[in-house]
Amino acid sequence: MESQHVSRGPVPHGHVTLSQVAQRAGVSAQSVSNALNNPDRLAPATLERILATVAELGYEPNLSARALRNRSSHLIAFKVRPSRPDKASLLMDEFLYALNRSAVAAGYHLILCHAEGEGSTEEIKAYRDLLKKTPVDAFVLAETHRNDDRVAALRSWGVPFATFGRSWDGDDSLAWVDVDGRAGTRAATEHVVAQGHRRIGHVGWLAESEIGQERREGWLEACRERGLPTDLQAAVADTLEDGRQAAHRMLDAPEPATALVCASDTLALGVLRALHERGLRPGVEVAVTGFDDSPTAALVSPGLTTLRQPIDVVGRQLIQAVENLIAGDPREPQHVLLQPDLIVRGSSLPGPRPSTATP
Amino acid sequence: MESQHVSRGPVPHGHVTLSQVAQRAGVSAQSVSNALNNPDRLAPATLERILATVAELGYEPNLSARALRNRSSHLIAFKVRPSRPDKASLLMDEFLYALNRSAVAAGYHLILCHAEGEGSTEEIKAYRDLLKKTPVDAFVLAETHRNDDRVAALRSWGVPFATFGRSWDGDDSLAWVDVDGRAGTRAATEHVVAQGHRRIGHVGWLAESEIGQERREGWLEACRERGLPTDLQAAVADTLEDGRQAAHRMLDAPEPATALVCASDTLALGVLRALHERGLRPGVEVAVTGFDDSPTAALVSPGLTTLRQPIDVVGRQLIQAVENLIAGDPREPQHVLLQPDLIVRGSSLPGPRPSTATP
DNA sequence: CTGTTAGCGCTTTCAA
DNA sequence: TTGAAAGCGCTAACAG
Repeated sequence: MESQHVSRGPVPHGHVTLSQVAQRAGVSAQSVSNALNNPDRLAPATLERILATVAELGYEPNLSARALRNRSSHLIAFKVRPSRPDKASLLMDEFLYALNRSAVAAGYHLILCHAEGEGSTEEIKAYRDLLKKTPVDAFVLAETHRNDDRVAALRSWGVPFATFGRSWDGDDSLAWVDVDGRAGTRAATEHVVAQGHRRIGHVGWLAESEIGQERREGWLEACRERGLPTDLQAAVADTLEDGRQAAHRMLDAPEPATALVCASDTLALGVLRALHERGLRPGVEVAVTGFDDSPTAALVSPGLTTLRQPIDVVGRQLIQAVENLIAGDPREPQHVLLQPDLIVRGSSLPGPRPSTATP
Repeated sequence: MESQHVSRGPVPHGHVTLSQVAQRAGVSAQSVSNALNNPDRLAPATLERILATVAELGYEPNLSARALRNRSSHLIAFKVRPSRPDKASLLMDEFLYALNRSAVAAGYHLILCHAEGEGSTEEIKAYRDLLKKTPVDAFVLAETHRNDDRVAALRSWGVPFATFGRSWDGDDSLAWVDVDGRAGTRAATEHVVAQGHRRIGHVGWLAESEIGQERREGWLEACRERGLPTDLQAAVADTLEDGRQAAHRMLDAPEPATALVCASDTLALGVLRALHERGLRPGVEVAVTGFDDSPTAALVSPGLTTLRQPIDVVGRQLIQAVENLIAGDPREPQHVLLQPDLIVRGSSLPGPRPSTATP
């Protein structure tokens, strides 16, 4: 195979063009183009011959030329953000891999954006600059929030995009994929109830976080339904230290918590640190659960019970969503709410610590 | 600013082209192009006027057109790999951010590659397919090893590339950036020696790993120089479970280890689990050090002493290296060996546990 | 120092 | 059903 390089001098990267294929197949360039983009316009025999030649020469359409002509680069843009050192990796790693895998499977490539700092102004500027330079087919946004400027900007430019994070403004025209934090926290709460806990605290995020509120409500509902007290709760920033301090408060309460359901692995790890400082054994004296199944959760001892987001499905659905948008699918944009999986590890189990690690 | 949209109907993404700038500035398209690419060919006055117009209209050159013309896309390709769940995030997250930031600063964009599985055959195919579709300016490879097929392939295609990971074949024509694992492990060993330890084991990677060998040698040298025994060593795969088992072995030895220097955070976390199982306190009874400063290291209790790779510098240097290559810099390709920083946390300190978290 | 010409590889007209 | 012409936006090579 790959027999085209026959004494023609240094062919860079084996550049094969449409017209070379055409020449070889004895047809016009246009027919080759049609074979690839509008196969039904060709006679079956011609089509077959052209396709064979395409395969023989290993031809791949030049993206730049296509982009120039079609104003479509087959590129999907995504902004990577700095991983904060004090946080359990919010699975960006995994997410990016999943997103890219699906993008490539759909014939796209991921192009990365950069914006300094946290503000959306910088990010929007980065998007705009990129759009000026190249006709990006779609954007994928992560971590949406209420009144998200980025959503407004992209919409005003008419660029297709989908978000990892639901529309918090009740905006049905947004294509989004999200994970059900409420159901997840509820599952975690029910799990510790099943372990016999009745005094269950919640270490959650600040009230301005929509995600945090969702997760808090899952805990609230589960407790209320069972007539359990809900007075032990904290609304703090997502740092280890905040989790640690919240835990100390709830363990210093007149009627201390025996289980702490947290809004994130980071907070849960702070709780574990507090337990460590007090000489309390996770799972045995105090059950702890996190959220995200960050790599850390499986690596601490004992392992941290947490909620795993089906991140590969998220990636697939996001690509699916932008594909539909790009194709101009007239149907309502997709809204996909996925269920997280409760991963039970030692931090919430009173039983004897398993002597082998999680397989 | 941005006053160009004056009743001209729906201008998509504010498309401004070279000729529009030329028209507005009253010069030819070529002069605008020169203003941007060969400013010295223009009269200062003309240059200034053109640049002013460029700024006024917010013009950005179309990458596809440039790529088509120049065979240079201003794209740098990088393959993301799946993060393995049993590993402390190998800082890919951070690395990608750093690499992208530097790429963007240098006027490039990162485009992601995908290859299923671990084999380099798939990866090479992905590179090749990408090259057929678009004239990627350079590649960045991570995790090089001896006889790396990818290096051979890229070289045979004549594409510029740089690697995160040195040339293990003693190949001086390779541009690489790496972190000194030997010096790092040595620093960790010397640190535990300074804490009074004399019986120091090493939990390292299998012998086929060049990186692992480097790290092992740092420990070996430090011990030998001080006349300390080096009989406690393990060469295992990089998993939590392997680290755990190795730790148990070294603690079951007739003269058990009092300190364990590990080749990775993952292994160190396995060691911590073993200590946990035996009721030994990290730092107090047995000192433990890792390597990588993965997010997990700061989050476990006590914190894990480890070696931080200067990942932002790595990213910057890699981009620098490919920039030089792209520019056809005749000098020897860059070889950059960076020093990791020892981050001391509770896992190697016998002293009283600090009551507040690391700031 | 500045402008004209041509063409990178592709696909949307439109004609044959 | 197939082909010819034109042009997407840019820049290298040449004239002027």
